[in-house]
Amino acid sequence: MRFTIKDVAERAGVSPATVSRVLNGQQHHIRPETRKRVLQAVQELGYLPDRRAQALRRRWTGVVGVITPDISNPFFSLLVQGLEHEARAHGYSVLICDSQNTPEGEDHAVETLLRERVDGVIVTSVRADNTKLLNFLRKGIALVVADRPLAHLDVPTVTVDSVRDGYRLTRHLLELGYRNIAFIQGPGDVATAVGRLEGYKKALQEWGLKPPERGLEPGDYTFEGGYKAAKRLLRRGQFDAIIAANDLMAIGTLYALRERGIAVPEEIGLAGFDDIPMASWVHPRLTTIAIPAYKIGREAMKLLTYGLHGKPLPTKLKLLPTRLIRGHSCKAQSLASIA
Amino acid sequence: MRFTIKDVAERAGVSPATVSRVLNGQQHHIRPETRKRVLQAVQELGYLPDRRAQALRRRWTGVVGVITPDISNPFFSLLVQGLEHEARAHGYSVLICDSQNTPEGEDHAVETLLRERVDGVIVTSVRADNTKLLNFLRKGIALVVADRPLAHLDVPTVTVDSVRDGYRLTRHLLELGYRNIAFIQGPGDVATAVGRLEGYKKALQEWGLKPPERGLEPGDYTFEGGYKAAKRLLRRGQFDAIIAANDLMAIGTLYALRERGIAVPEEIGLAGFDDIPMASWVHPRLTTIAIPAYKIGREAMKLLTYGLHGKPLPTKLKLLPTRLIRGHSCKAQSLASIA
DNA sequence: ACGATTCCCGAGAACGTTTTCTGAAAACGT
DNA sequence: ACGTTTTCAGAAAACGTTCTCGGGAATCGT
Repeated sequence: MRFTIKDVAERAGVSPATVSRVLNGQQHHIRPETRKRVLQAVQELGYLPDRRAQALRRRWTGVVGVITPDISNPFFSLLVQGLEHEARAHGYSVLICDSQNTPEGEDHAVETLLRERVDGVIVTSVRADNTKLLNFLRKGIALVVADRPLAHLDVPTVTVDSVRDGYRLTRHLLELGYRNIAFIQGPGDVATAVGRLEGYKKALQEWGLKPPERGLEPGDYTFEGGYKAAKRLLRRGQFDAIIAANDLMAIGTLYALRERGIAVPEEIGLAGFDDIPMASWVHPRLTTIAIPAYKIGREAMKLLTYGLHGKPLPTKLKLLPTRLIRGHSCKAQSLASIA
Repeated sequence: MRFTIKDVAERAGVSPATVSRVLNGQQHHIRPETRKRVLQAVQELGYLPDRRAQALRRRWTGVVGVITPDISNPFFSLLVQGLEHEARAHGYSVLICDSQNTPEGEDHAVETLLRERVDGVIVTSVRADNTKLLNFLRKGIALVVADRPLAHLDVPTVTVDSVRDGYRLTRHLLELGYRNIAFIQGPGDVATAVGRLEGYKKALQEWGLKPPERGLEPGDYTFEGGYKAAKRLLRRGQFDAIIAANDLMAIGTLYALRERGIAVPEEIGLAGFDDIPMASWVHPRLTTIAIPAYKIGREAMKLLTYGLHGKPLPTKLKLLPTRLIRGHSCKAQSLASIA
């Protein structure tokens, strides 16, 4: 019950070549009567060409690979969705590889995609740099980096300005009157996490402040990590606000605060980054910087298509705009408490 | 810079057949010295076999397809993750197709997977039945249904007993003293949604009750849908509890209630199904039935591997156990209010 | 009516693997 | 020392497509 182009040809009384021509619908001249017979045979047998054989003969697969740290993370699933929609619009399928937030997983993904001979790859790496990715370029496979810029790698990149975001959010809190702002960091080797921290420090500096004593906690971008980091923070000191390097950790923090019976924003302010859907579901609505995950995916894919068609890239580094969301998890501090 | 097996063979001074033999490591006898030369050449060139060519020649691809309604839905992303881990353990890769909750998307996915000549497919359909899925069986492609059983289709299935779940949750609320329980339904043609509703009705009946007047609202399993359905409910009547057919809608409902300043569980009880991660992040912690999404994915994949290896299936229908999570979104009603 | 185009379509060679078949060389048994 | 088995490795035929040739038939211009 597995039909090949030969079966179709036989049934239509033509050669395989003709079937191929009809199906690939070049403007090759085909007699209408022949075309009809072929299409009928295709229909009757329910024939669908074998993509693998096609890919072997033409020199491309029509597949782009995606390496993502964690597809169950709402930020990345949105990013992937954006990218997928764009890919489909260009006639490409998407092969998703979840690196499970580990370098080994990422290496495995790279290998898989090389084996599959994908035409292009969009990667959000778990590392600060990954020289294995160079293999794609070496083999002439288009590569675009999404969300997390890579060091030491001159590759087209779509992301946001994390330093600016960190700066802007921190400044917002400072303007509200917060002066004792703790920060829960993201993974140390992830560019967005590093940038946000840097922006935070920059803003404080501008106000003549420094990160509070014991006010910097390492984190890992997960809900669980945020929860634990918040507990460590609470054990150690007094802060009037906490910024988490992403919303997932901010929500984890919210959970920890609630456990302690600490009211947000009355007793402590809270903010994050990303504006994942949940950020607007929790109570109070999270103050955050909206990162356009869906758009990042879409733009990355757009950029990739240039590479796929051998066209020159319109830009090497695309920074998308972000938005400050003034939620209810921060509020203006009274002058008394500032003093 | 794209090497083939011929390049490797040449460099090692052997034939392509030998390279293939070394790499596929059958117990075929190969002189250690030859093997070493081949491996060295492979190493030096960074050669990775072309999966497409391999798939063409051997009669299988080593790829299983997944059709999922919405990968950005935490329930499904968990399910897919479980399935992916199991697949990898068996040496299979996973090709994910997001049907975007539409029948067209699903049809497209079916076609894609047929073209890709995947060895097997795991599907969670957006429809009550889908005869196109029969094409897989017709072409000798193993098929397993996950989470949502399909009508009129005799295919191995891994899911939970939704009627029992609906019954159990409703009964729990009844035992707490709720008597006026509204229900926000899931998509009308999805088996889990139908089952949960049925269980709900069954429990009410057992208590000599009926669904309250205007207490049944259609929904679509999304946060947004739950939010809107809840608003409609609140406009129409008075209820002492609301059950949503899944957690996402329950959280949407929570949001609507909060907007109205209605306290949960003091003024109204709330419950859902699934126990997605967020269910334990919201406040109050949701009362729900925990559906083991990850395990469903894993078991579905396990079942599929039997089909892939032509082994007889140990079971046609695998019902996984679920757990009632007594959250804080429901509480015992005072006798006064019962009366 | 006849050469020159144009239109259609089939033969057959790729694409990069695996696998069967075959045969030479080496190891073994007596 | 001789036949028999075993070990090793190459030649070549697949797998299902696409695509380049080339050639026969139809159409055109004159």
